Amino acid sequence: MAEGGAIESSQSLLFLTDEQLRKGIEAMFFAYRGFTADPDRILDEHGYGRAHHRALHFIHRSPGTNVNNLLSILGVTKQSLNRVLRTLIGDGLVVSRVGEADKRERHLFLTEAGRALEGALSDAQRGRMRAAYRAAGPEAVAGFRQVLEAMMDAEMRAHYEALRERGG
Amino acid sequence: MAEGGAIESSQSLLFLTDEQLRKGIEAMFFAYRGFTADPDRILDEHGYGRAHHRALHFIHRSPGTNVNNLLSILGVTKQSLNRVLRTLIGDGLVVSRVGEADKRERHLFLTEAGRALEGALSDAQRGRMRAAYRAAGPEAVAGFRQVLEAMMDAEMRAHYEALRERGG
DNA sequence: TTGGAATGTCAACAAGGCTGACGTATTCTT
DNA sequence: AAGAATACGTCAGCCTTGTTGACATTCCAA
Repeated sequence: MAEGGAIESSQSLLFLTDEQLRKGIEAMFFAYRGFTADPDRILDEHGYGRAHHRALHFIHRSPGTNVNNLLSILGVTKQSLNRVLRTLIGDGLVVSRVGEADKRERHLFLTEAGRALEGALSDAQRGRMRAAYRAAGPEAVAGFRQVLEAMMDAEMRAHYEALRERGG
Repeated sequence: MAEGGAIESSQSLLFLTDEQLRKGIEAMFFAYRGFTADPDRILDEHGYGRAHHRALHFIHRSPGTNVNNLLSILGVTKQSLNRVLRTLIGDGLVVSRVGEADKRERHLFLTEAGRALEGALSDAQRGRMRAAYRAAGPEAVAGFRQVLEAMMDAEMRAHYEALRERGG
């Protein structure tokens, strides 16, 4: 706090220039397209969209999660999630079980078919990520995650961290 | 290629495990939400959406660009872009000038008002990015960009690099 | 037993993707 | 000079996925 001066401002903080920041913004934009491209192709074949992928991913990640939890992870309204969930349940990829302790809650699980599709989507997405990680190397990957984590809203970061408290 | 063996597989490649990759995937998902959150709020006040932001950003970045170029950067159809462009032109944020060399082309520029909105959106987004960069530090930022660049499709990477050939 | 929480459903709407078809300049090619 | 190709705009219609608002059901808890 009491340290930085004219030297630091003009030398070590060059990575904070507007141009550097703009570069990062554009990198996020273009990279996110690649990030979703492969699963999008698979989803398309099945007549699903990204919303279905997200639901499958987080149900796989937290089997037995209830709807409210999924809602706050995904950041959408229950009506919007419900539409997606209804098709997944109707198609036999997800099952919804009434809670034991609290019977108002519905706990969500993937079926065998659901795990199969989630696995295919996940494989495709991890393939791209693995290639990027391999190309960039372990130190770059550490930096990648540090910046992303610092970019999240506090609420999202809480979800992100909660996901790896058990089995992460 | 002829190097890696059992030792490398079990030690230096730990950052390529499925769990590490899944972590990266979730980090991208949650971080992208933070990435768009601030501009989204401003856009909302003006009755615009992300599509308008993207158009403003790339017109600002490449003043005088023609419609086809913008189309391939954004990766949408001309009908989709046209809808957005029509409102921006109608609202006086963008102007479209007939090309001099080739009169079939329209060259796109921001007006004063367009620059003002683009600047507000850009400030908001850079603010978040700056905080993340500062928190993570310059080496993390370098890694962040390496991974993102490796994640892009070749075509997107070409656009990304083309953007900084002049004035980048 | 009554209020509130969790869930689900219906209806209506908007943004922003998409395809297909067509029109109009303009430019290139033969 | 004629015809093909290009750049752009537009109309019409469709889909996904987000939104609000209203309302029913079920169940827990005070």
